[in-house]
Amino acid sequence: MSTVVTRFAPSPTGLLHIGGVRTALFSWLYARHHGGKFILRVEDTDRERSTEEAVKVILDGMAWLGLSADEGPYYQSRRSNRYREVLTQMRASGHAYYCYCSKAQLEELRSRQLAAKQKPRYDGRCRDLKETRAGAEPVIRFRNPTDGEVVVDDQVHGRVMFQNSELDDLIIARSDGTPTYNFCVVVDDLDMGVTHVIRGDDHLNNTPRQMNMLLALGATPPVYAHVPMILGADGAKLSKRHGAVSVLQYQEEGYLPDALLNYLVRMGWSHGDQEVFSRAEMIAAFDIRDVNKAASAFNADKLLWLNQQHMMRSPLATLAGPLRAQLASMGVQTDDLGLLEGVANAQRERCKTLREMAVNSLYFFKDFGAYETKAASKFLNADSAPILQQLSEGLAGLADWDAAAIHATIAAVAERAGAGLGKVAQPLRVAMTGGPVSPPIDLTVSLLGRERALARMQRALSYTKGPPPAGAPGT
RNA sequence: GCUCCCUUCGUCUAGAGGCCUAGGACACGGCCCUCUCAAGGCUGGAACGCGGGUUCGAAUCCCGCAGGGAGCGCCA
Repeated sequence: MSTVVTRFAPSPTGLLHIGGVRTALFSWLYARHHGGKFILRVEDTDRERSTEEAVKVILDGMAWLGLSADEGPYYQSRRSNRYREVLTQMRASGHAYYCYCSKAQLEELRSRQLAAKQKPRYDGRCRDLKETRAGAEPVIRFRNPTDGEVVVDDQVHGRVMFQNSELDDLIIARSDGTPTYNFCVVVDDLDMGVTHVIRGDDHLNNTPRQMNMLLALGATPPVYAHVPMILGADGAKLSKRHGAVSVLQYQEEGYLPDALLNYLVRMGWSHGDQEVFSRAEMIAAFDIRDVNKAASAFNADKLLWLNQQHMMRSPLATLAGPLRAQLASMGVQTDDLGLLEGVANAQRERCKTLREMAVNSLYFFKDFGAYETKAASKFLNADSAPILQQLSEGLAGLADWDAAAIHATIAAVAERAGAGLGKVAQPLRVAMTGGPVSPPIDLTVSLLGRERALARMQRALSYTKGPPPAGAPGT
């Protein structure tokens, strides 16, 4: 049985964004589904444009998402010797040759072709040069077949044919001797035993050239799958101006990695009517052959919805850590895991992100400032004072501080006042949280803990007796 | 300009000739539930780019057109 080997090969010239992540995800899923191997390879042959920061985002991003590699990361910048070796071999076998054309000459050729409305391409004038020129610094070109055709049996596009006559002899090594992208990819995929190349469909046009080189090296080309790209929310190509942000920004904004992955896998792929997938479900159901051909636009609302769906389904333990981190970024430190999980449990179906959860849960972790003006005037006034008083007494006398007991107290007060639960819950809610919105009030009170809840009752009670002078600090 | 790719609701998609009065999801509107906010349930509006074929029958097959994208670099 042949083992599947896939790879993700980003170039660290820009920050890893969701487009790259989706490609990585498909490769990873395919390998996992088939029990194969997933390789991470950093294509940093362009030393000018590659940055340390971009490499770090790739590594950190993949780690955060849990897209674990079985091999790598490999760095092309450390494989120069191997490339040189293959270059020599290809020249010896006649599959590659020195080209002495200057950039100026090439530019002249190019503009002449463009003027004649022809496809710009190298005309092969150095193809059959007999001798090497001393002192010159030639590039090395691949001797592409001049006739026949190349058939790409693409897993998502089907059979795509290219005429060799449309291809020219591409440069595989610069005049300084360094190898170029298309060549490195070929050598790497060959050396690393990659069986399935899953990449963006902007590479479909490169594929016949790469296959020809592989053939020249006596290798069997891998299976190719060119996946469509992801567009910005406005339907335009994803770019810095159109929402192309580092994948790590989603972590900062409070998204769960599984939710992001779930969102991304559904772009260009589906499994019946299922929308929410766990990692295991994705792995079990994914097949690269089910991937669509058309590009898809990013939709932030759906990501938000999915994030909430995942928060609602996650074990509380996986929510506590990120929630604590969000709180910390707001200056609230806590190590109370029990409280964090309790709050996450109470809030997860009313928040779209962990950041939103943190923002809406601050009153659980520290005292709030002033009451919200509107809520206070509506619910903390002379009318509600008697109710708050009874609530205060009832709660203070509770033997067990749990939601059920608290609920009973609230119900009893409402009953005695001949009022609906709402008449009691809202004043209590404002007293506890400073505002009119929170999880179920009994749960909220129990989470706050006896001491804190009772103190806030007192604060509310004194507030109803007369608001403090304007500008007075709240507690 | 040349080559290659793509085209179902606003968005993500189902759809492999009759199961389509084109299904689901997000978003939006209405209703229900309800201590607030949510979550949840029900419900409404909303799409096969255009034109020719093939066929008893086409969103599905063929051809053309239009629109969009990619490649054509000593970038990756």
